[in-house]
Amino acid sequence: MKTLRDTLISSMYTSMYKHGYHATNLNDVLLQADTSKGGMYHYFDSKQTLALVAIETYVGDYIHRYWEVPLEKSENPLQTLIEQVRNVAHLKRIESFGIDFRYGCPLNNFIQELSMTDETFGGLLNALFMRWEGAIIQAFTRIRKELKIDVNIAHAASFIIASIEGSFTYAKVHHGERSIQPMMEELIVFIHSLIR
Amino acid sequence: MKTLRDTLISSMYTSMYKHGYHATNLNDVLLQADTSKGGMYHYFDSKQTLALVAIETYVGDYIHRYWEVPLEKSENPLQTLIEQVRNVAHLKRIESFGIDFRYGCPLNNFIQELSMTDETFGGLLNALFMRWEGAIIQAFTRIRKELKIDVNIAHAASFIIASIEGSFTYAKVHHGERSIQPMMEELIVFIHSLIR
DNA sequence: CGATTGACAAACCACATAGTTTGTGTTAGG
DNA sequence: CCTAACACAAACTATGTGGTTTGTCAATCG
Repeated sequence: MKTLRDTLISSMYTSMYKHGYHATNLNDVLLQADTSKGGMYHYFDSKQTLALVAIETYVGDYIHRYWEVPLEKSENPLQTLIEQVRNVAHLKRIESFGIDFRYGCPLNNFIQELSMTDETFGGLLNALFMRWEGAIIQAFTRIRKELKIDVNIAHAASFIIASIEGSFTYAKVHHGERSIQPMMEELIVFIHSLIR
Repeated sequence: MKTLRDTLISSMYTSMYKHGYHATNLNDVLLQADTSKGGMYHYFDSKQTLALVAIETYVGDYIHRYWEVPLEKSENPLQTLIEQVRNVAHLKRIESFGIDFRYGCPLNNFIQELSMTDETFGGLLNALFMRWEGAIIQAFTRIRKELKIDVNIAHAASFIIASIEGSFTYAKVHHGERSIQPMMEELIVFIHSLIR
């Protein structure tokens, strides 16, 4: 059963994702959650706290379920990595995260808006980002022997993540009219070039 | 001589770049430009108009000077492209654009915040983005014969731009503590892989 | 030399919005 | 059954902020 607390988190996440944190009107969030100021301030002590919980819940869950778990459990990390990269291009299907290419990647959006402005947000976003990066680094480490000798795992991992994030920006500026699939395929070409 | 109009544009650009459009306090901009409301509304009819002019002026100028002109004039577009990509990692030096890796790429920031929210901003940003992309596509077209047959120029160009933008995001989330240079080198590896 | 216009300054205003306070019905515990 | 804590609703408030209006001083023009 979905509690009011969950509904508030969900509404805040959706609004933040689409309009950004500053442009998010708290009253709209409350309206969408079919509650009032009192309802919200009963569970959270500020708009910011609610936003922090929303980010951690949704983005954290995504990283966990779509990167950390699959890569850790996989017997063939390279293939899983490529699968997940390809999956990114089909994120439309993942209803639970409400991804819409027109609005970009949630993590990317939040970083852009809040990373430098607010220390609390910055810390959380940095931590989430490093978890994602860490999952890829770990996957590469496990298949170290299959990689070319001069491959720098950390640099490769950061480049992969940067490319994914950048592709979302690309889709966003084109209002979702252009798919990110071709770019993900280019990225897969890059990943293949790392193998002996 | 720098007119008040120029000073206003400059102040608005700097503030928007660092804090975003919504978080930019008009009064702060006026304070930094050492003028008042009257001064600004004498030259611009709204905060948005000033912001649009600021974006077009600074970002447009950057794209023109660092991508369009060098690539068009170059006798060796591939080498110039690589040079410019490498240049991105050293943008600190370009004082006139005030690039600071902690704050990310201006174009990227503006796209993230405004592309979907506001149609006027979206149109301008899309146009600027496509000019940048167009410059790279044109460069590749000129050296079509040197590229592998199965290279899709448009996809390659979009991937290059996406990677650059994503790298800025990467630097931003790390508060500028990590350079984007390694990622640019990875990107150059990718570009080299396009050649026969 | 008077009048008009341009280039601003400074005070003012309307409004949106995050946060507070007070109120109310419902449930749980003694 | 009575009371107290909980889970909210709804009205209120303080304030930041974009935008307007009025005022002023200097240059220009007839």
